[in-house]
Amino acid sequence: MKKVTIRDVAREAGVSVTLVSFVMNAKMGKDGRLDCPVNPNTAARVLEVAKRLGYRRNNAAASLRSGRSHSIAVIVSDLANPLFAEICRKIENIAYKDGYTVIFASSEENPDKLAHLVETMVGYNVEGLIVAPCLGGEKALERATSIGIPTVLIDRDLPGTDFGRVLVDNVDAGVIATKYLFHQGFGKIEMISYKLGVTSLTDREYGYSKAMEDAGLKDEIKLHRIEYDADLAKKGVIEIFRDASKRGAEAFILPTKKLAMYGFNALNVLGLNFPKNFSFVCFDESDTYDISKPVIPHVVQPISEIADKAFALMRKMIDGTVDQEERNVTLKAKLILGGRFGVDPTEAIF
Amino acid sequence: MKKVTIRDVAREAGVSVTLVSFVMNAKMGKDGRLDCPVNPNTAARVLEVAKRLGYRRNNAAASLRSGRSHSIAVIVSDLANPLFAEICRKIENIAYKDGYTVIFASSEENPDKLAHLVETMVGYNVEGLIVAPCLGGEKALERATSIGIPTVLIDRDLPGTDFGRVLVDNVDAGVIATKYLFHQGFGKIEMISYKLGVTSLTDREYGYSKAMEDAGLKDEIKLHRIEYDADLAKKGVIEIFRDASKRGAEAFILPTKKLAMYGFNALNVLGLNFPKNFSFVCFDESDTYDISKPVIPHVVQPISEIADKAFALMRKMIDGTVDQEERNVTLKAKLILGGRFGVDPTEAIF
DNA sequence: TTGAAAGCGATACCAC
DNA sequence: GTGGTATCGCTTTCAA
Repeated sequence: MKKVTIRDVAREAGVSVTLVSFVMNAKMGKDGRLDCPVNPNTAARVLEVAKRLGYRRNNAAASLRSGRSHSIAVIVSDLANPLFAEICRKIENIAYKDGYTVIFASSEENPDKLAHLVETMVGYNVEGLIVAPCLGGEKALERATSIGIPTVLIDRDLPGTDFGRVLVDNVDAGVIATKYLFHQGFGKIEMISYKLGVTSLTDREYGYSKAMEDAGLKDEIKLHRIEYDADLAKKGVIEIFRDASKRGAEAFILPTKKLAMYGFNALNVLGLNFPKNFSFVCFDESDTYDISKPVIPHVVQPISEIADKAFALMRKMIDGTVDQEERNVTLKAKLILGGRFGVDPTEAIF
Repeated sequence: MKKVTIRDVAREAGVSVTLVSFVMNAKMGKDGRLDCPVNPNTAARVLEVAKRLGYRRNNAAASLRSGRSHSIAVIVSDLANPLFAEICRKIENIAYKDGYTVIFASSEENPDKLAHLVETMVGYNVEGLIVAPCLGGEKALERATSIGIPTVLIDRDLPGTDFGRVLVDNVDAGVIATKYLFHQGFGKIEMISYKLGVTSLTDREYGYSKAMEDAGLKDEIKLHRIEYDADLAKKGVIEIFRDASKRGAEAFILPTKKLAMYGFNALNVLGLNFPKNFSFVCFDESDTYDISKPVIPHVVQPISEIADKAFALMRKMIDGTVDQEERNVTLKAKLILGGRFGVDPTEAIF
């Protein structure tokens, strides 16, 4: 309950507060000795006293004086989205090892909430920001930049901005999904997407359209854009599937996990069956993909790599040691054919 | 880039820093006026200047001086576990509205990491802790308590400790699952659990055993405990299922989502089928449960309520306005029979 | 209503 | 190697 300060330690150890500060901040050198300009014996005594008294650094004070907080913020649209949850966990892990504390938050696809969150994070003196931005988030984030807080975009791009980015080539992801269906012999391929307008989706849409066009199937392109709201989306997919057989649709690309679930639901509701009535290529990861028979082909993002590169880039930006070209990282998505369970996953056939 | 301090605002507005501090900390009264001992005109002027200059409070300084941080920490075993991700998101949301910042972290079922995390959080002056503890986490958490940081346990209990708790009645959950299978006419019911030893699981195990015993099926109790490691667990379930038909097993209780997935995988690998070969009652939520035909009965926890009550309890503990009896909240799990998709969920039949 | 001044606990700078 | 001391930006008495 009592607070032990650096002064208490100094008094008890018979040294100055300066020395205590030095010792408490010294990193372990590789020789097992502290690398700081302090007599090893003195250092040992300070360490011993600090431990005995139960000294703990007051980060608020350190942060106030030094201007550094050793914390970063990660803002995604929804912490409970498994994709983001996974990324967050990875980032937290990496950051932790690097001595950084991470503050997470969800913007809920709301630019106003994003702006508010950025203000909060700025108030917390975070040293960097990793953000999966919602539509219209430019302004909120530029505020952070203007204050000198480096920002790295993940998952979605904000075109025309100068943030760091670690993105997945979603155009390519759309192409891969479409081409796989070509390989399966399908031509009447449709895609169901949201009206959301985030680049992760619009790029997948573009990849689909492009692949169709390149295959001479421009007239077969059918891109449905439904509402993001869960209930409306669910109904929307049912509507789309209802008449799909009539118009000869053979396969659907469902570019998010949720859309895939709405797809399976629609099958159930309409008494249809995968793969008898329609074939699918889905996105992200889901137990359902793996457990289905046959296993559902799906395009996944390199989650670990996203987390790694995003944190590394942000660190470099904080340290100011980043080249312009390093600021734009693009990773490739992969088509997964085998399930995670039972059989070993087979990677993309391209 | 420049930092605007309370002093700059004071100078520019021609008032003292005290007044600026008052104004910046004033809450809006219900009459739309700021409730602070400041002349409304002065306040308005200060507000205007603060906005014009782009003033932002330095939390480190405020926290150092006031001793309050307006932040809390949530530590779960795995941020990417959907159950925890959902809880975290809810807590973050509630806390945010209440002016609290949340720091999340994963203990990875490791008491040493938990201890380290607690130290970190203490260093950040968090005002409270919400923790889903791993086995052996008592000591780490008692450290927080000894420093005066209120701690609330969720999901798992640490028996014999004096923390606040918001738990689910997992014994009851185990009973419900078992009884439902009785209703279906099954008696040869087995359960597959982990060797982990966390109370959420051991309580479910006890509920199962108790229900079996009460039904006069004591001799039919078959409780398998497998390794937590994913590969070993996967193989373990396959082994258990392999000979299950021979020994007449009719149904399995799979008390976590992951165990359920291993179950479905084992069915696939062995060429078995739900519900032809075995019936299941699973736990938590999964798209797979809803999309399966028939829909898989599963026991869910009241996630929103857990988040609500945990935060509320922690707040009360921070404020010191909590009765002893309020410190132990127990919520009920529910059996879900209908799927989330298509059909409306039917609640427990008990 | 308003303001002066005393810290909160660390770090950074400069002397020794 | 070591120590004195001036801050960092804010909240908080206490007086006026």
